[in-house]
Amino acid sequence: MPATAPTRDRLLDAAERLFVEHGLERTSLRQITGEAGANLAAVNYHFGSRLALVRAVFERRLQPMNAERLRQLDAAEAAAEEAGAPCAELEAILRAFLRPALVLGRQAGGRDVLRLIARAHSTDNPEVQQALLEAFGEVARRFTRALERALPTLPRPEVLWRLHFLVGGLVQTLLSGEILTTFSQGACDVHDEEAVLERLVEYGLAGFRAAVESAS
Amino acid sequence: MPATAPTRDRLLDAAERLFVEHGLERTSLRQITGEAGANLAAVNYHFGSRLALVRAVFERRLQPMNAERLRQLDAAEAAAEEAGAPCAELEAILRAFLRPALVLGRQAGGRDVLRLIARAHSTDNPEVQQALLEAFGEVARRFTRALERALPTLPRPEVLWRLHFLVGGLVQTLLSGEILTTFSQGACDVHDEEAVLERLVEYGLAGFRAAVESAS
DNA sequence: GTTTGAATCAAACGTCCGTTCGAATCCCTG
DNA sequence: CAGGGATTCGAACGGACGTTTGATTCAAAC
Repeated sequence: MPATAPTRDRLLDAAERLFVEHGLERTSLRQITGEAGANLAAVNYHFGSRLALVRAVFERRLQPMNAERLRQLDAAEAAAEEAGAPCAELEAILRAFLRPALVLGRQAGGRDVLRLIARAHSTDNPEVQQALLEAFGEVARRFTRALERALPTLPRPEVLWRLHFLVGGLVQTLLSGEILTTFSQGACDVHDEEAVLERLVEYGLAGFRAAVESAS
Repeated sequence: MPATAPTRDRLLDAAERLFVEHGLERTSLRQITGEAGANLAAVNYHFGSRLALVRAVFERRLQPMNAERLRQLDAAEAAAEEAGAPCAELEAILRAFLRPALVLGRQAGGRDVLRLIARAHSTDNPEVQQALLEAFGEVARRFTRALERALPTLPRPEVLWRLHFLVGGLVQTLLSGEILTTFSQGACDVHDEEAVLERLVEYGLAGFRAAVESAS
């Protein structure tokens, strides 16, 4: 099947697989085109440059993930309105944010795609950073607003700080989860997405509900 | 002064500065030796290879940071024993873990060194990963044990999960803090280490104290 | 003053990289 | 079947990289 798929798609698949396996910077166009069974020049023909291919690889995965996040947030807000609540529940918001990121791996080719996305979060490549900011801007705005409504007594900067920490826990899991599994001798299984989700929700819920101590 | 310092040290300083500014993989030996005012061959003479230089750059910063973490943990446990408590306080443990990482930047050359360390946390370079595991193994073990004692009712895997999430918040701050500052239009200042520390402690304390819901 | 070992140096080596180009091929349309 | 735009192809380009080498400098030891 992949042998008959359009060259453009085969390039995206091959690039994604190799990026996950070897890292963004240590994957060459020669490896990618080799794996895809395409000519070396194909990348520049179909995408224009190596960077454009990288962006296309991310777009293909980020767009559905963030769309699903917004869809679940919409659903949570609609359910709250129907129940007569003034805004969505905190827990529902956290789940709408976390779950699409954690379960993306199942429907996509391999679950390791998540690691690629997480890695991009912490890239030091300014071009990739810019692309991510564009991809995540709306999600950040929508969820910040929902959290502010759900926690009306929490000042806005505190909401942002805690969302920031939540993302940290998520990214850390997607990124260094193997280390945790190793270190715990298997007691913490990062591949059980449901278990990870419950723990992140639990931890994040408590963190968001914490009272503000300092006034600095 | 730097002009008269030993070549080996000038190489370490230059490499660190450039790694922070341009990233590990996009910094060449020619840039490093150029900045250090040394010959291109100097790196291979003094360190043996580029990778060995990278490891030396990290070692120089990680060793004092982790030593300070253990020292503060020792102090917290000694204080608890003196006060007749069975173990160190949860908050003291969290502070011993977080503070050395956050304030390292002040005493070191530039605070951006922290970003380099955090970046290494999420590297996809297997060689750098291995070096980090060695550097952080003892810290992880010591703090896990202290946390287990402070939270005797929390199962060990849950302790590990929450420490993992805590590290995530820390790394995320060191790494993508600028994005948070930008997004919050200055309301969240990631360069105020004391404020960051208080917020991380607050968030982490609540997370660690959360009750276990699921039994999976 | 000569020897010796460490340190520095210029130069080159071989390799891999992303990109470009013109020719060859394919496939659809007329 | 002929034509033509889209696609693929082999080949080469120029450049950057880490490493190696052999000569050179230099300061301390004898």
